Amino acid sequence: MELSKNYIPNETEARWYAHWLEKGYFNSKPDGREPYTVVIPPPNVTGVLHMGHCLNNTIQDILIRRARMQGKNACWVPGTDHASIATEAKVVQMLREKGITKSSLSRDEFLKYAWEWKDKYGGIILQQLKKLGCSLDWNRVSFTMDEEYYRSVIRVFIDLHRKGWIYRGKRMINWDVKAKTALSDEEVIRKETRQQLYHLRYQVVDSHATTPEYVTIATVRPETIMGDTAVCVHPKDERYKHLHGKRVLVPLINRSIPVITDEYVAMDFGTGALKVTPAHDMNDYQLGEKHRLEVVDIFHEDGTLNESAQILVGQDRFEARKNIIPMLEQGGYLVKTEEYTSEVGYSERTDVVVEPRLSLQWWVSMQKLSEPALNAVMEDSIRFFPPKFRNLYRNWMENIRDWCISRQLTWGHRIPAFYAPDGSFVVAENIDEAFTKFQQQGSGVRMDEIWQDNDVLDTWFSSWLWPFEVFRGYSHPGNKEVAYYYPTNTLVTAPEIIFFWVARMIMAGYEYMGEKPFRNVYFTGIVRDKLGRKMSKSLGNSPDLLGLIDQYGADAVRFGIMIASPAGNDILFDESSLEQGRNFNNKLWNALKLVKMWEGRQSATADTTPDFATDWFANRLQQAKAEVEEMLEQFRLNEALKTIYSLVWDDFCSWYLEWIKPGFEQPMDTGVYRKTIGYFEELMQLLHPFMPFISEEIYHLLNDRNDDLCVKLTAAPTPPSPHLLEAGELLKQVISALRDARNRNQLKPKDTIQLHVQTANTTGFAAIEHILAKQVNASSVAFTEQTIADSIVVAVEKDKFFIVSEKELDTGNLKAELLKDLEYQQQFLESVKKKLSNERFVQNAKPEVVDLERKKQADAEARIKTIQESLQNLG
RNA sequence: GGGAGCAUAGCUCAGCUGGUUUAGAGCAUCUGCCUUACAAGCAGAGGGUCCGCGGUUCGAACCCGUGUGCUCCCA
Repeated sequence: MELSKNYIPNETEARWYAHWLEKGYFNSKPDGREPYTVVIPPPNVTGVLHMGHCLNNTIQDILIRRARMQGKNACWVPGTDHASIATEAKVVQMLREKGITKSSLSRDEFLKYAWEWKDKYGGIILQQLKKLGCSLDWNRVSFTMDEEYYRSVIRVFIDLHRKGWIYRGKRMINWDVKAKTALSDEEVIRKETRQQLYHLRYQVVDSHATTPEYVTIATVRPETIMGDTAVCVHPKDERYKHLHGKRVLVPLINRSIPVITDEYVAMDFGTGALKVTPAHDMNDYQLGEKHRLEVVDIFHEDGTLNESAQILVGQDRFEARKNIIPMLEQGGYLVKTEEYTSEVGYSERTDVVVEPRLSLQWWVSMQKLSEPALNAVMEDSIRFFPPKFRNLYRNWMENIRDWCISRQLTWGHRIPAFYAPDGSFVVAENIDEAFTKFQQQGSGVRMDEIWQDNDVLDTWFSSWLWPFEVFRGYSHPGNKEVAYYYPTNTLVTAPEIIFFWVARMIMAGYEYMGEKPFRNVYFTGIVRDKLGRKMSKSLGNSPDLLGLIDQYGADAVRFGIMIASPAGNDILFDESSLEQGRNFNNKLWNALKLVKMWEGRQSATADTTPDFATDWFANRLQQAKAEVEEMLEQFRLNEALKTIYSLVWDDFCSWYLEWIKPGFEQPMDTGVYRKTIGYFEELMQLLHPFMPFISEEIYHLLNDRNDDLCVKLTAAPTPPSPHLLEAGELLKQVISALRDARNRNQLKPKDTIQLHVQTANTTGFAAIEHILAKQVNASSVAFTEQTIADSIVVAVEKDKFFIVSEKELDTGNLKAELLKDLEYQQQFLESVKKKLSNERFVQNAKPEVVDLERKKQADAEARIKTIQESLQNLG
């Protein structure tokens, strides 16, 4: 069979993924084996695959594939969340394109469109994960608005309300006065806006003063002064110290408000005095809470002024701003006006200026829920990787705030609260139950008067149930599946949602399952572009992932993203790492070609004398396997991949294959050949979780077989022989040193040399003589007990090598090199001697450490001697 | 304002329990090679004030304090 010049991934990848699916390798059912469970962090149903998903899902796939190859029952559950904000925005946009406004639709009509949209476009991302090679159990796709899941979310709400942990309370929200809806922070677009900063003076209330005194504040929103309930100054501001405890009058309406002090005020901004309008500014609201200020709301929901404003009632906020200025001017309150540019929030949907507004919202009290969740992480019952996130988690959990769970949207789980015309409400699963509850309370409300809350729940209020509800753990408590798969093993996610999601899943897990949702949490980094900017749609710096997979192959993409990705550190993504992945594919492919070339050139019988190269590689492989194993246990995935990469590229390709390569047109020893195939297989097995496609392909090309690498069980590594490993390292070192010497002396690769070896270990060198000769292009290798004249001398540890060549040697250059080395060695010896002459070191340090230093000394002394001899030899 | 983290080669980062570290890898750079698997390659090389200062220790890139710079999260 002819193998192509380079590896061509596309066809191979599609073929193997289809094969794995057909064999049902990814499907899991509870059985007698140990489970290994991962639930996917449900991607947003509107999402398309981006670099973050790529990293996150590659990691999960590595863990799952490894577990599968370890003989565990690996189960990776796919799914999506309904993403109320993002999806609703998409649906509204789609309707707009059809000329339909959301407000013209009933709730049910809108939801019908939303479901249509979801069925058509939702979950594209799941298909894309197949391209990446993700071994998800496709029989288990879940969605946070599946019928049963939906009901569970509602029941959890009811349960928490019954426990008294859900309540209604006021909160400042972003209000769109045109759409008459609340906006999430993500839907608010901040724009630099030119404004006027008005300096207004408020008269100080002081019955004793002969002339009126004023305090001047600066504001860009003069139309809100009627909502002012305090003026705030910095406690240390000397200019205003005399005003502490006094009151001032709001211009035009003459309401008396207190002067308060708070360090929040920036003394150097404006006049250093701040008007406080708790109903209409986020910061002022907090200040108001802190100082228990009155809240005066002066706006209707459409942004016009209401009766509380007393003046300009019925005017729009911007109209009022225009109109209040002459009034202030006339009254002598306007001190000056200056140009001012600052960021103002605009609605993403309607482009009107967002109005901060107080609104009644639903909240979850976090006190009781957070306690076991904090302990679980602090006591390492749930382990974080990297552990540095424990601090962050603790800090947040210890200062936890209540969770606002209502969203002024339609797409999502509708809040199960039912209201009577008198404003009273009950929480119930449906209207019939609600009616019954009203009756039980003795309310005379009629069924047709009851209405359900129009808002939906925060998407996280459904996804916090994810780790158990994908197994119906809440809807069917104690069922066989949840009993088997829960708690799950590892959650892989981004640190940015540690509070939104991770913490809350832990809370829900303990509250509803009485058990943690997962044992380990692996935090990935944030994928940034080369310049360190977060990848985002608006910046357009997120590469087209499917395009990259087409171009480089999924294995190369997986490699590229993993090799650059230490746990919990952000990664700066650069396409050059994909090139590295693609090159690695090619390296593997070419090694395969070389090995396949030998297939037909095998010797009739196998040579039974021990072969150094095969013995060494067998041991090197076991050593690396153990290292990889340990790194994976510690979630150091990128280091594990680096280890495999260098094992394949350096040890296998650059050293081993070169060592066993027969001479031109020579036969290949059949025993060596078979061992080599075996090693190659093991390498592919080790690599498989990281690069599943090419490893499976090569596994099948190495030999005809009926099994698949994907589900082949990995044997545990056996302890390697330290002696052989050392001998291998020595050989590499000698070859490199001799090649370096050749290079430095301008010997061309084709120029042959005669090599003389001076060593105490002649038997050791006899075993590797043929390798050595081949690797340094020596026509002969001889042992010697004397120094060889007119040669290049190379010392490696205690052995000396003399290179004799036909070419004229540049002795001046050689001498300079030797002198440089001599100086270095002498300095090194000095530092070691100094250490050893320090009595306290010899007394306090561990004996091994002291021995080590003694060995360093001996080696350095031997080397110095060799160098001095070499110098003499050069004359 | 509160919290967390980071600072090591030109770039991106490893360096785990302080002692095989006079500090490693990949990329980039330089030199020599189209050597029959691979130029998307091979063989080599150069490159460092481990952010500054102080301390602990026989010994510090690593621990402690402090300063500087940067990043993120919460408000």
